Amino acid sequence: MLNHYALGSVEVSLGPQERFGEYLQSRGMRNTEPRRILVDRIFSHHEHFDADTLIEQLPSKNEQGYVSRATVYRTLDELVEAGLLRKMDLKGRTVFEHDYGYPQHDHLHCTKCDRLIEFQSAELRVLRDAVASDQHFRVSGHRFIVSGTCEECVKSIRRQRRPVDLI
Amino acid sequence: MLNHYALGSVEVSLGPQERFGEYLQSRGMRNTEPRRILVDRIFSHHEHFDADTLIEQLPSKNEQGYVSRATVYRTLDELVEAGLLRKMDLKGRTVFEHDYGYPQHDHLHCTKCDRLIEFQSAELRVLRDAVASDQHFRVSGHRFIVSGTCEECVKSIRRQRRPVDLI
DNA sequence: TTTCATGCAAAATGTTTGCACACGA
DNA sequence: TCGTGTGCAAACATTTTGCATGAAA
Repeated sequence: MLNHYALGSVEVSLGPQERFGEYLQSRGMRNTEPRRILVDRIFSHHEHFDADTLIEQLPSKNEQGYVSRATVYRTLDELVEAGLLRKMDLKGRTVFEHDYGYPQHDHLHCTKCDRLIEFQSAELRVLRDAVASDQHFRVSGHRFIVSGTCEECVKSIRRQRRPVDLI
Repeated sequence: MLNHYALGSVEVSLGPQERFGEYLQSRGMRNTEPRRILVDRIFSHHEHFDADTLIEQLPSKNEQGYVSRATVYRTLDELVEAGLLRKMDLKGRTVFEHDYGYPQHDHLHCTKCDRLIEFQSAELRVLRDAVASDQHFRVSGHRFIVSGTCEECVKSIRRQRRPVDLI
């Protein structure tokens, strides 16, 4: 049985590096070494990440490929502006995820293990637009995060409890 | 014509002050002057607010009714814990809203004027639960924020443009 | 060769904490 | 009285900024 909420993918003609290059050019900004390094690193994995995690993964000061903290923050903002990344506020943490070559989606957030599960729902968009039009509100986007406990964490909680229950 | 998405209200037998008093007592915590001052202030208006705005509205140091910054933060957390307030992360800002005597609802967020419009949708909850059950995810709550431009801001943008359009 | 971007350090922001004293139960 | 709550200041975590230097176009 096919999962109704599963994610597909989106056709893109350019890689992130080229896409960002185009964006920079169109704005008269420079395609610099630090920017290329960051795009490289960011689009080599698919996980959600925050600024600090990214910085930790980069070479440290005085090493080949080092990028300063300030530049990381500045570049992340540009990547969001360029539509390559999506930024979201998750209970205190600010996390980023790929938004280029990826379909629009929403999240289930497990508050036990902090995992993010993605899903798609066309109905959600229909609902959103109905509410908005009802209020004469012009929609530019949305954020829908369902919080709770993922399957694995529910299981592991049950495992912990079982011995006690049997006593 | 009745608005399908409008908010009703919820019957509550106790006022916020009494309700928080009960909560404190049930936990062996003390019903102190600063706590009463904060509950009073917070539940005298209905706007969404952040910690800083609240602090500004309070009497300043050496004045009658002053409450320290630390106590404000500590008490806000207690009020959330007690179910009197809801806390949400809105593009960097952390805002609070009343959650006692108020129905569950979601928001349209105008990114021009920062206004929050509340709405209710039972279908959203049905959709949420369907997605979650599909992933064997145990839901504890959700956050749905639709961003865009509110009716007034759309109008004022049009007003600004009209003279130009006519030339 | 002229901007624009970077690295650095300092500053700003928002929130939390340790501790001595004050106060509610 | 006893233990919790408060105010204060310092610590903290995260992000932003000013400025001199360095590197794209």
